[in-house]
Amino acid sequence: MTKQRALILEIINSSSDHMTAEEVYTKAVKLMPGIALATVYNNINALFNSGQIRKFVLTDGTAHYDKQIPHDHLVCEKCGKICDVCLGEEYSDKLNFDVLSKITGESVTGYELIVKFVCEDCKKDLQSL
Amino acid sequence: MTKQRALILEIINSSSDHMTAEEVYTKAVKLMPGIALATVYNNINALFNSGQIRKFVLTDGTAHYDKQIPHDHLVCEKCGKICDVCLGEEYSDKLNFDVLSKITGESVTGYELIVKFVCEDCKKDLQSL
DNA sequence: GTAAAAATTAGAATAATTCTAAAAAAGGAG
DNA sequence: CTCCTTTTTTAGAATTATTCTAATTTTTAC
Repeated sequence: MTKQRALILEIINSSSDHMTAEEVYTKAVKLMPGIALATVYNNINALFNSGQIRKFVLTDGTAHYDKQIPHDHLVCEKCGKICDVCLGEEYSDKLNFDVLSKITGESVTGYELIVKFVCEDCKKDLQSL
Repeated sequence: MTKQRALILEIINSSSDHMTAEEVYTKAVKLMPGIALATVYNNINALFNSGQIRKFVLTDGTAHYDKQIPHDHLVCEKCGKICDVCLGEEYSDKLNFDVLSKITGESVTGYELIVKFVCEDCKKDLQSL
């Protein structure tokens, strides 16, 4: 484990944002000046491929990285804001690997749920028109 | 509605594939030689923004377009193959706008569920190692 | 039929990501 | 610890998907 990889994992694990690769790089440079953008990409890929971080890509094409703790995402349709949502607590009996495996008849290894909504700010903006 | 847009909508609606923009373009050129790639992108975006087609982006960065009929997707973790799956039939009472709105406390306008699995072919490949 | 608005085209431009090759760092065996 | 091998990092070039631009054509509305 190189110190660059440890840093990048720590940045992603200790943030509640949903950073893009550029945003991870911006944080990394502050803590380790001289780190290369390619190193951030290399490590993000390595961490994702080994299951240590999560990745999801919005329909606007932006890739976001996130710590590996089960939770889902709300994405505002208007402004693109991303919020965490823990469907798990009330919902884990309905949406989980076993249930999905049973329904699909396949070996389900994971899932990614993105819920689209209109956030409060955007709702206000629409009303004031 | 231009004939280019009608063609692109027809290509997406009549396919059960999950085409990329390039793949839509390849099909479009055969039916309308001379159509520009930019036209395919323009129309895909217009159709997506007006809710006439669906878009989803895999973690490998590839954007795929699909007809607007409610269904979810299975994506093979090993080979990337995409299959349709109708969770709706047995599952629509568990996963729908109303349920998601109630749990999240937000105005839910849609959702995208991608279920990761290992397809039969890749399971065989793993066994034969 | 005509005028205004919108869409198409070809190619240039952009931006995110990957590739390349050389240098540096990490890890393992003795 | 030291040597050797493997992996990682780095800087910059290359690639690729997508968007932009400006001129032309088509569509729409009256």
